[in-house]
Amino acid sequence: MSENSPEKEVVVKKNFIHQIIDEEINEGKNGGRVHTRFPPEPNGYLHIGHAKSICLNFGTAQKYNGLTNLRFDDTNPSKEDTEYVESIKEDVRWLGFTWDDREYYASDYFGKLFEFALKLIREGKAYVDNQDAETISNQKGTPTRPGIESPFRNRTIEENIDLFMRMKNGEFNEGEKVLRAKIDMASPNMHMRDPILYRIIKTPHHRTGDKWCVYPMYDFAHGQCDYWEGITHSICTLEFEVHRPLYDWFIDQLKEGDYRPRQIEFARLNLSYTVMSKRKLLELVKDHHVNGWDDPRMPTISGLRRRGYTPESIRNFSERIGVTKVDGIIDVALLEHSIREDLNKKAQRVMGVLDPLKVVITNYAEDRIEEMDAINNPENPDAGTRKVAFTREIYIERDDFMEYPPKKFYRLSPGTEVRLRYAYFITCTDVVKDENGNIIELHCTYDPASRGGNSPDGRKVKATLHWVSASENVKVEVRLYDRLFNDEDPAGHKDIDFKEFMNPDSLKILSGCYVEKFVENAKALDSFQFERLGYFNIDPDTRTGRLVFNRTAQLRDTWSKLKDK
RNA sequence: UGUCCUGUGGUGUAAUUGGCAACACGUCUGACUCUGGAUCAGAAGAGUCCAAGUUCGAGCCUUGGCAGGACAACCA
Repeated sequence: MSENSPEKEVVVKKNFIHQIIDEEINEGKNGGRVHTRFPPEPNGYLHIGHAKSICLNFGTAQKYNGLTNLRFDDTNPSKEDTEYVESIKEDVRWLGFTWDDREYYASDYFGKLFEFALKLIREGKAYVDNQDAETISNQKGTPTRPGIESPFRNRTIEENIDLFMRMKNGEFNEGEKVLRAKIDMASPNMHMRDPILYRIIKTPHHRTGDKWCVYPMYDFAHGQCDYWEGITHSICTLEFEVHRPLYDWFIDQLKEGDYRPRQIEFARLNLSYTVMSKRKLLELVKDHHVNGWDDPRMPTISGLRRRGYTPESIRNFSERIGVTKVDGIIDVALLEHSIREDLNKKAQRVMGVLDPLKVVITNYAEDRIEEMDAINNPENPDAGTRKVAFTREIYIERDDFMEYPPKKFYRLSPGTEVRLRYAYFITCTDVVKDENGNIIELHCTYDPASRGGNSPDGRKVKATLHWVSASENVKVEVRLYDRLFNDEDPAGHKDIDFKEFMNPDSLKILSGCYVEKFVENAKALDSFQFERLGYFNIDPDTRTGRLVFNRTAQLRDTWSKLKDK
């Protein structure tokens, strides 16, 4: 942002991680270097919670003139795929961050990790266990009861090396043998009770193919990768807090100089009226409750992008919510505020009618077409003006008219005068109904002297309505989105499935909407403000001759609040 | 009957490291306006989980409680 920019910067408050870093820099730890990493597993699409982590990791490095690596945590071939690698890279880039050539994969380190495991075996700190998963699990004890040692715990080093090599060579089946660290089966921390280091998986890996059939566990890979990459701050979410002693144990076995990476945990993002776990999002996709990972109702980055959210709005949002160790739920209203704030500054204004009601201006010539001047963006004078065609027959929004208006309604009703934005004052003279009493059209008269929207006699009107010419327009489809769930915390109910709270009206498709011709050549993802309604962008589903708009967010609407009282 | 983490307005974060609770969103007024938008001005809303203690003074320190969360995958 340039120095002379009048725009408000979101105030960056110092979070607890930055405080830790400041202290470390004072102590001269790691030479004052800051190097972070964003480490997704390529087994699904990124969501707004990941965006928080991305902004934290890349943002922290930027703040301290450090670097951030992109590292794929691909230690489990049975869950991962290159499709996800590509979508993750696209999303991180779209958010505005770059990792230059520092794109790493845990699988890059399979060789070094194997050597490290061998070293632990030689030092008597790891052993091969023949027992099956259930037996090992039973021996592990419970959080309140210590575990018992495996009968294979004290094999000789030679035997362990031999067995581990044979595991690697594919001589055993999945589940037959694992490599475990020899730490402490009585530790109060479950993760220190001889954790599994390697397991046998015979599914081909998306990068290394069938070169390997033994794969390191997360705990045995993550910290070591951090170490080898020179990461100084390994920022992860709260559930890894209890893994930290193990993270440090491995680093102790590996460490040679003074440098050491530090794991710091923060609270993951929870948003009201949505779910955030990959498992639940996957369920919504698989069971067709939504139309894919990039459904505009999804909290995925691809969904938000398609919905019309901008990278800036998501970055501002991430900054605003802060970083702490307190588990909470952020109000989606804050996310919505972030996108409105951004689009208000940037979006091209346009008039569009979603629920059209025809208005005939009886004293306006039939063949006449006038080009009215309209402002493209009142927040940005440089955006200039455009022409909007005005004709005898136009459409207005159906709920901008009421035959019997309540007290505070000051839009159109029989006998009242309103302004058509950028056009004329009109007065309603007749309400035309069908045989069932439904209003099918309105007859109005216009005041020719009010051209442009002001009357020379200084007469005031209380309302300004948006409108679209009935002949000079583009007919479009508009998709209205609402929250996916009606409950603030759909996943927070013990005995009720989160899907019970799904909002049946989260998607409404309107096919008979009219927008001024200006949008005719808009491209996918272009954003507009439909005046008085909200922000809408072009959905990628759009094909030539058939524009499809997504509603990104509604404008704040004082009338709808009054109406409900 | 364990270990670790966390408790500040409705929500999310702050509080110069002990000096009398601030900011944002939301809510409610009012002004202005050719968007009932934006903008501007203002208001309400917490006495910081509880209790005791140290201190002239505690959201920050001490002790003891209470509440919530994480941990028992050959997932990450």
